[in-house]
Amino acid sequence: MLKSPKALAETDFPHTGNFLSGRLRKHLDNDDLRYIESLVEDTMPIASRDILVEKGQRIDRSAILISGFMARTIETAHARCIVGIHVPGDFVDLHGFALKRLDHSVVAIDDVRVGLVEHSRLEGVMQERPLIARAMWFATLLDAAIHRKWIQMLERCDAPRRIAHIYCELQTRLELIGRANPRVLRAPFTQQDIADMCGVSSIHTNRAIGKLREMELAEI
Amino acid sequence: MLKSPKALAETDFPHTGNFLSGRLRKHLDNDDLRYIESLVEDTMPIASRDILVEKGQRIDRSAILISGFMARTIETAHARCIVGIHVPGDFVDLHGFALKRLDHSVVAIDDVRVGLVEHSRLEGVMQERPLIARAMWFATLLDAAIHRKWIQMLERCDAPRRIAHIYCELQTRLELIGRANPRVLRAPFTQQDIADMCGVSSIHTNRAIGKLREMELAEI
DNA sequence: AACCCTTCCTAACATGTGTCAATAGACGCG
DNA sequence: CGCGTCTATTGACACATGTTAGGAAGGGTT
Repeated sequence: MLKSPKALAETDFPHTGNFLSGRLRKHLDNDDLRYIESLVEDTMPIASRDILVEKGQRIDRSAILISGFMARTIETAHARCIVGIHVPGDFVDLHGFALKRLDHSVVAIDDVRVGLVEHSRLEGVMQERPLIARAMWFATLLDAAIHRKWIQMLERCDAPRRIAHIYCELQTRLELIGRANPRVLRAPFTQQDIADMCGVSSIHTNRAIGKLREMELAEI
Repeated sequence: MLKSPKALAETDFPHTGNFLSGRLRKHLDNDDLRYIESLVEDTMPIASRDILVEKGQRIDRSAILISGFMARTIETAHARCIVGIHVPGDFVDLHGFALKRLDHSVVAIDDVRVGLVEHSRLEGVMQERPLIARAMWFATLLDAAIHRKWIQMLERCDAPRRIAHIYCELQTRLELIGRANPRVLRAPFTQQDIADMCGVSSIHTNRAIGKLREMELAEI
């Protein structure tokens, strides 16, 4: 549990030696990236399906996803909505730093590992490193843009296209962090997971996947 | 066109004398709000249906909505998606300050007036007034949370419920800025507009509105 | 082995929604 | 005034999707 971020970096991101490989990197230099790494005091494994933070909860630290996939979910009486996906390198609940209370939960899709950063340390960053503060703002703006793409997809696409959108998004985001396989995309989603992202029933998701297979656009 | 923000404030927000009445207010004191007001060098009327900023455009200033409604839209070959609504007090394209390029357009729903702020001045704010910088970040996080609510609505609701969601959101946001009428909500949307927000055809929107009328939940 | 449990898959029917066609009212414009 | 345009409205039909039910394959446990 107290494995150093440094050691972890080498096991999880051997090609970079830098587990903060996500979207922040493009806008920061190496010094800044090392500085962010140094904020992570602790890492934590989370088992598949477990909840990292629950909707409504007050939090005083945020998490960076190191390996595996997580999802933003909003539970309702009868159903679970997935309103976004996280890939390694994402600050999964950075908005909780500013808002203090989360409007959704963050759950592990498969077995994942996260790095934890105290909000008190982020406060320091905001004051001492305006560039990093800016990059964190930038990262949340990207989240919003991804959300808007989802809204567009949900407003205009039928089920097969929605699934295609999600897999394309995932592939693109994995490419961005140098973890994409150009031939296949390994994603540990169940059909129920995909259904909850697409806003359709799991039965219909199955039909839609069948259609993608028929058209030879995908083998799942 | 060069009407002073001050004069404008009195005509548009007589109850506050402060046209920056939006979501920023709760987190800033009066000094800070006056400071933001002072950033607005110019205001501009925009006719109904006109585009303020187009998707993909590079911009060097952002706009605060002073009166009227605007929408975030993403145009596709055959259709227009509305991915969000703006009410007075909103910074309608603040994300353009950080991202430089917009992922969507911003159009006027009815005749509106906006105040313009140069990005170069915002840069100054970021450095000199960390509290205001923080509030601007906060505002974009709220946008993201509203987007997530839309995703949830699109994933789980049928057409009548989607319409209800949008009207409830609008009422809540108008209450937040002290512009809500507790008995009626005056919104200048055409049924086509509502259709584009809900992701259904305008014909079906009409059916859905009929259903809301039948259930005596709404008179539109 | 037998027994769970989860996931994937299929069929049948009901409901939601899109599309096409047509009409009626409101409005601006000549 | 008549005209065209935009918007709201309705009906008929086709397609997309939800719901219910059930079966098949795999993995874990006793």
